Amino acid sequence: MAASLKQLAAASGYSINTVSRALRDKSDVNPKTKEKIRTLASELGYVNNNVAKSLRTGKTNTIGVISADSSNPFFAEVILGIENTARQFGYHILLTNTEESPEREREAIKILLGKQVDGLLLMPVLQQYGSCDYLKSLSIPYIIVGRWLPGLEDHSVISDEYEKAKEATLYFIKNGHRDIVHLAGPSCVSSSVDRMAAFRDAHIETNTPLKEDMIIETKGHLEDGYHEVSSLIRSEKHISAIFAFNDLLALGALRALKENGIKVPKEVEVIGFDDLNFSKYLYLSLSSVSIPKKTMGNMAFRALLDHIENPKAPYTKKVLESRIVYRETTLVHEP
Amino acid sequence: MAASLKQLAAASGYSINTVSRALRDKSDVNPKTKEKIRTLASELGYVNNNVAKSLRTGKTNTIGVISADSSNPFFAEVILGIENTARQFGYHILLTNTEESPEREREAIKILLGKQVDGLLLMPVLQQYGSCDYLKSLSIPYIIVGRWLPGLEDHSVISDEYEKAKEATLYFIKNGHRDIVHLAGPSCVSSSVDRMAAFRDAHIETNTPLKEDMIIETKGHLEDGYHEVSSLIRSEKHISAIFAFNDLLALGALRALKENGIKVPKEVEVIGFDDLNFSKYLYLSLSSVSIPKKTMGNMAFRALLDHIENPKAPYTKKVLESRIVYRETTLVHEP
DNA sequence: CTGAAAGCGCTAACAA
DNA sequence: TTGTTAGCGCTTTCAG
Repeated sequence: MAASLKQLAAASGYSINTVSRALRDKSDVNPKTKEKIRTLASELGYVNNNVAKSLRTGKTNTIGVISADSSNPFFAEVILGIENTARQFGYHILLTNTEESPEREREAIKILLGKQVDGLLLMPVLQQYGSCDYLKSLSIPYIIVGRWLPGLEDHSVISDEYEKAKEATLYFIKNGHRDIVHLAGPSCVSSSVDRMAAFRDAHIETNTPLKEDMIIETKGHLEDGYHEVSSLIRSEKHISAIFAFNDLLALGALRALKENGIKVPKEVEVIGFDDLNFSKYLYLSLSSVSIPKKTMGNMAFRALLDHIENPKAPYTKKVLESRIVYRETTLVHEP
Repeated sequence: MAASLKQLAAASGYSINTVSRALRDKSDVNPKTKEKIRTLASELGYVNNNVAKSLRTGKTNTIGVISADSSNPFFAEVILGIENTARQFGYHILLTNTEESPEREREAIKILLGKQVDGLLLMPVLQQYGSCDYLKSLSIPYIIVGRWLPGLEDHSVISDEYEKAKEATLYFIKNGHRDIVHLAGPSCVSSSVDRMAAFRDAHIETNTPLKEDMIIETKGHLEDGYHEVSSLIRSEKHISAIFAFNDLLALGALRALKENGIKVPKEVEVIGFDDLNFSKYLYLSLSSVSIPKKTMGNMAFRALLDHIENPKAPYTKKVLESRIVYRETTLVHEP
C-alpha cells in the first residue's frame, strides 16, 4: 500500500518529476507517457500524499470550524452548509467544539493553526480580555458565522436578528401582552445580546413597562426552557407570552406549559428563534424567526474562500435576511 | 508570523535540533536552555508546523469521520461523542458527509487517505459490489459506527437494535395491535435492515399476520413520516400502532395523526427509535428505543485508537445496550 | 548536553 | 518532453 511517486518512478522508468507532472495532468508531458503512468498508478493504488504536498505548497485545502456544540441543531445545520460547500470547492473541514469556553476556543485556534488550515470559520464567544486582538493577529483569513465580535464586525456573516427579534416582541406588545418572558441565551454570545437588546428596545420604544425578572438568562438548552418556565409557573408569576432565544428553549417551555395545563396560544403565545427543521412538525407547530442556516454556512465558506484566494481583499459584513414564521403557537398565523 | 524552528534557532543561537528537543521537553536538554528557548518561542509566537511534523513522523493525529448527514440529530450526537473523546486524546476529526451515496463514500475514503488520516470512523451504506473489499484493502484502521457491513461485523461498534426493535414490536402485538405500521429507513442502511427484520420476526414468532403494505420504506426524514402517515390516513387504511425507524419519522407521524384528529396513544400508539434529546420534551413525550449515542461515539473512537496504537490487534464487535423508554405515546408508560 | 546530517513525499525552478 | 536539484519544517539517528 501507499505507493509513492518514487516507487511509481522506479516502476515506470520515468523520473519522479515526470510522474508527478503526469499525474497532475500538466500540459508538457507526452500524452502517451501520461497514459502509461496513469494506469500504473491505479494498478499500484497510488494515493497522493497530501501532507507532503501541503508542506511543499503551503496549502492544506482544509479549514478549521470552531463551534460551541455541533450537536445543537442550529450549529449542525450551519456546519452542514459549510461542509457541503467546502467539499464542492475541494476543501475539507476540521471540526472542533468549545462548549462556549473561551479557553477552549483559544486552544482550538492554536491547534488548527498548527495544522496549517487555510482559514478559520468560527462561532466565537464574546470575551473580556483581548480575544479580538488574538484574532486580529492571525495571519490566515477567518470568518465569524452567525455572531459578531466587537471591532471585527466586518468578518461576520450573520442574519438580521436584532430587527426580527424586535419585530417578534412588537408583535406581542401590539397584541396586548404586558407579561412577556424572554428566555435569553448565554450573555457571552452575541446573538443573545442582540436578541435581548431588541426585546428591551421594543418595550422602551412603545413605552411598555418591562419587569427585569421577566428576562431569564439560560444556556440555551432544551432543559433550561423546561425548567425555567416550570419554576416560573410554580412561582405563580403571570406570563402571557414567551419570546425564546431559540427553538430548543421554546420547545422546553411548551412542554412545561402543557404539563401545567396552560393553553397555547390562547393563554400564552410563544415565539422561538432559528426555525429548526422539526419546529413546524411539532404538535403545536412553533412560530419562530427563521434563519437560513445552510445558506449562512454556504455564504460563510464562500466568503472565507474569497479571502483565502485573495488575502488582500477587505472584509465586509454580510447580512442575511431572516423572517418570522407565524405558526400555531401564536394567535395570528398562516393557515 | 509563523516562526519556524530555523528562526528560533537563529534567534537563540542554538541549533534547530536543540530547539526542537527543548520545545518537546526532551530530558537531554539543559533546563536553563529549555527555559530560554521556551520564552523566546512564545515571544515570537512560534507554532509547531504539524504538516511538517506529520510528514516526518507518519502520524497526523487526525481521523476521518464519514457520516451520511451530520445535521441529522442522531449522527450529530454520535459525532459529538467522537469529537469530544478524540480531542481528549489529542486527535482531531476531518468530517465528511455522503448523503448515503456509495460513490461519495468511496470518494471520501480516498480523499481522507490522501490526507493521511490515522484512522477512519464510518457509518457506511450497504453496497452491492465490493465496497467491503475496498475497505478490507485499507492499510489504516477503521471502525464502523452504529452500522454493520457483511463480512466486517468485527469492525462495528453498534447497539443491540434487533433485540430492542423486536421487543418494541412485541409490545404492540401483546397489546392486541394487528395493524402496526412500520415506517422503515432506507434499505441501504444496516439499521433499517435489522429493525425491519425484527419487526417481521416478531410477527412471525407470534403467528401474527403481517400485511406487506404496512411496511413503508422511507429515507428516514421528518417529512417522510409526516407524508407517509398522512397518505396512509387518506387511504383510510386502519392503523393502530406505528413503529418508526427513528424519532424524526415518529415526530412527523405524530403531527400527521394530530392533524387528522387521531388520538395518541388511545387510538394509535407510537414508538420511535434513537431517543433524541427533544423526544422527551415533545407535547406528547415520545416512547423510543434509547441508543447511547455519545457513548457510541466515544467507544468507537477508543476502539479506533486501540487499533491505531496497536495495528495488529484483532477487531472485535462491540455491542452497546439500548433500552426502550415508554413515554406518553404508548398506553403503558412510566409516570 | 548539543550539533550536524539525513530524509519524510512532494512540487517548482531550471537544465538538458 | 524529460530529468536534476533544491527545499518546505520537522524529527531522528549518530557524533561529539
